[in-house]
Amino acid sequence: MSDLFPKKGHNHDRCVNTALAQAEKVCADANARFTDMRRKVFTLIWQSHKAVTAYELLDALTAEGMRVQPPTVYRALEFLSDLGLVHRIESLNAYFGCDQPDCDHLGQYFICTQCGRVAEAVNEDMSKAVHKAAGKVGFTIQATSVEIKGQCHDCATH
Amino acid sequence: MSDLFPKKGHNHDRCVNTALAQAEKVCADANARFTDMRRKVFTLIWQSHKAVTAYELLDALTAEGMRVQPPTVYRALEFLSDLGLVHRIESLNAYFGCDQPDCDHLGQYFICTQCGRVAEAVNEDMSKAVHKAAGKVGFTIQATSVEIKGQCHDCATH
DNA sequence: TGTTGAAATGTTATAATATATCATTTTCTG
DNA sequence: CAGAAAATGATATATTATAACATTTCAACA
Repeated sequence: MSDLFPKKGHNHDRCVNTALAQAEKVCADANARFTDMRRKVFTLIWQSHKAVTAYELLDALTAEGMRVQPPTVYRALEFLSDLGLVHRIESLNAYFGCDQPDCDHLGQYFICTQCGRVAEAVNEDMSKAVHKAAGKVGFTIQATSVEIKGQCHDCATH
Repeated sequence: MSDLFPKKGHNHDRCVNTALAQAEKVCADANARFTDMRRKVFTLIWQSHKAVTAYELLDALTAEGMRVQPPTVYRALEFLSDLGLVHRIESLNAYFGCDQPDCDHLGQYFICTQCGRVAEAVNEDMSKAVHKAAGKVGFTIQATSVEIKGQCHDCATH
């Protein structure tokens, strides 16, 4: 069985550093400014592989002594979402960090309801099936969201 | 091209009556009470093929002179959702009536961003692809939501 | 290098969505 | 009919999100 969710005890600093490096590059390529606030929010999101809500981020920022209001957080989230650096999980009203921001294939999000972690996977077969179904009924796709809730392998076996 | 969204000018009373008959049956089979309030909310949802929010329903009930509070609407929605009579569109915080409540295959929702209508379709290929991907990574699926936004054929061609 | 205009953030207020809790009413069952 | 269970009413509040305007930052360029 292939891995999808990171192993317990993995080197998470590496995840964060990779994500930051990718984000730098994506922003540079897009001529977009990766400001302190945006970097801060991005880093907070990457503190775990779980999806976090805007108000959890707000609380985290406040806990660090920053006087931040909701719009600030939502703006950072919008910026990061627009560049594909984070994704919103509609069914959770929460956000998590994308580990393959360059990839624009139709993805799916696996959400573990037990540990809260989210993993993203590209699924060509699913993508094809969705586009085929859309084609059949003359539907022009603008955006697709596939959210799969259940138990990750770690949680199911421990 | 097959139809998915109902034609303009279709006999909508027929949609409503069919849906009501199906709902009666589903409730009876589940030994669940299709009370006046639940029927009212269900009927309101079926006033169109669009997804409607809880507060739009609340406003509609109020407009008819009923003194209804949010919990009443949310309770009716929960009841109807649990029985599969309506579905929640996570990305819209809105609900629409299911026209095939008996079917428990993994479905997908096409959401027209122009006319607001929602159509549900069963997609075996997509379902297989999702389950296959889950199996590969040892993920146990509890629930799946596939929301596809774009333009329906009517809106794209008129 | 100082000016300026656009972008980003700060600030205040409020809108929109959702649920917890307890009281009352209705319905079912014995 | 009594009592229990289910449904709804009512009140309050939690959670999520955005509108609108003020201020600050920063990069481009005269």
